[in-house]
Amino acid sequence: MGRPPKISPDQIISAARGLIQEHGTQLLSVDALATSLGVKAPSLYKHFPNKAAILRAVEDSLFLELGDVLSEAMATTKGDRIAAGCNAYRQFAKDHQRLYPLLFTSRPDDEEAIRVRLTAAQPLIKEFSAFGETAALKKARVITAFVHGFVSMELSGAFHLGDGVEQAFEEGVDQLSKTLTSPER
Amino acid sequence: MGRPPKISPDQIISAARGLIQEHGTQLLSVDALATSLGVKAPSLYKHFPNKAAILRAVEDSLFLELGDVLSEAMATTKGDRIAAGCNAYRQFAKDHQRLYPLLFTSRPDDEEAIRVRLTAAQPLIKEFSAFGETAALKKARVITAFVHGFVSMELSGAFHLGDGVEQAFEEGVDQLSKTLTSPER
DNA sequence: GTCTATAGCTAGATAGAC
DNA sequence: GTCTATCTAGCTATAGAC
Repeated sequence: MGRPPKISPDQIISAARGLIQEHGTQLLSVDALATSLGVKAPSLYKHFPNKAAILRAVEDSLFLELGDVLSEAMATTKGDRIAAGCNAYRQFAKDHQRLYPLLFTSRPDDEEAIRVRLTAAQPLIKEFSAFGETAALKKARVITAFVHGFVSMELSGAFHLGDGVEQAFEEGVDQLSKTLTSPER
Repeated sequence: MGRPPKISPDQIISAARGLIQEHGTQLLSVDALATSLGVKAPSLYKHFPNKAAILRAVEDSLFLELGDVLSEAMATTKGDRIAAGCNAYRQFAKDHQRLYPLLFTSRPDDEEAIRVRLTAAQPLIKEFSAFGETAALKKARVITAFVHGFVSMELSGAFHLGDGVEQAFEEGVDQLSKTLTSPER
């Protein structure tokens, strides 16, 4: 009869997220992760087959949370829902500076990975659904590309001059939101 | 009297670029780099203090090349210079799939790093100079964010559904180029 | 400036007892 | 399911001869 489990997969994912957010993905070792959970490294291999699987689970949990954050923000705003979604996305990225890049490093390699990503994007695609499925996807891609690109540059320090960063974000969101929601030419 | 040098810093950078583009940054080891140049690992330390310095030099060389590509494309086009720059940027990223992410991973940490980045962005900023320095910078940030975000998502496989990716890029570039070049409200 | 040799470290993962 | 112990593998970087 085995011992009662001291840790669960969810606890492992949560602890991994904490360590990555604190020290960066590069510095996450299986040993450090186990120690932070009060357990030895080999124990983790009873819950995940290897380190890659843990990182993958972290990735999925991030996409799920992002989807929730977006749909919540867009559902509750009294103003422009697109802008609300963009602002929430940016805030999510800033709240998860070191975790955020994980969302765009590994290529989705199975059906489940694609499903998770699509679910996260759903609130935005739905916003454009009046234009038809193809156009909605296209519009969602355009606005997502801008917002992701902006926060990606922001987080990596590409906007080194500082001044005017807020205005640039607002202008981009404003103009894209405006042109994307107006009827097709 | 020492032996004649078999390798130069430029050769090291070039070889490093080749290996990264082939196998990815993670798999670039000092030993593999040296071997590909026909020397032993310790020799590289006569040209660069450590591995980080080599990667930094690779990064700088990429920014320089990107700046050249942009200014060349924008200078020679007969159509929309903004669109030409965006297309050239995207092509550059596709031609350097594994190298491109390097441009947005490390934070610029000294004056030279910032200078290199600003130089690469100059062709685009210049395009908006008629609006004044502040507005030009803002507009350049908006269009760069979109293009970077788009290719970043493209390279990471975020557009898994495939169809309509070209149209999404064209639409984004088209609409941003149009609104950014029209007079401020 | 290149070489041989090696230090010194860190990492992911497994075997087998309990 | 957790533990101790260990394996294997890889890496950056340095010392010192030529």
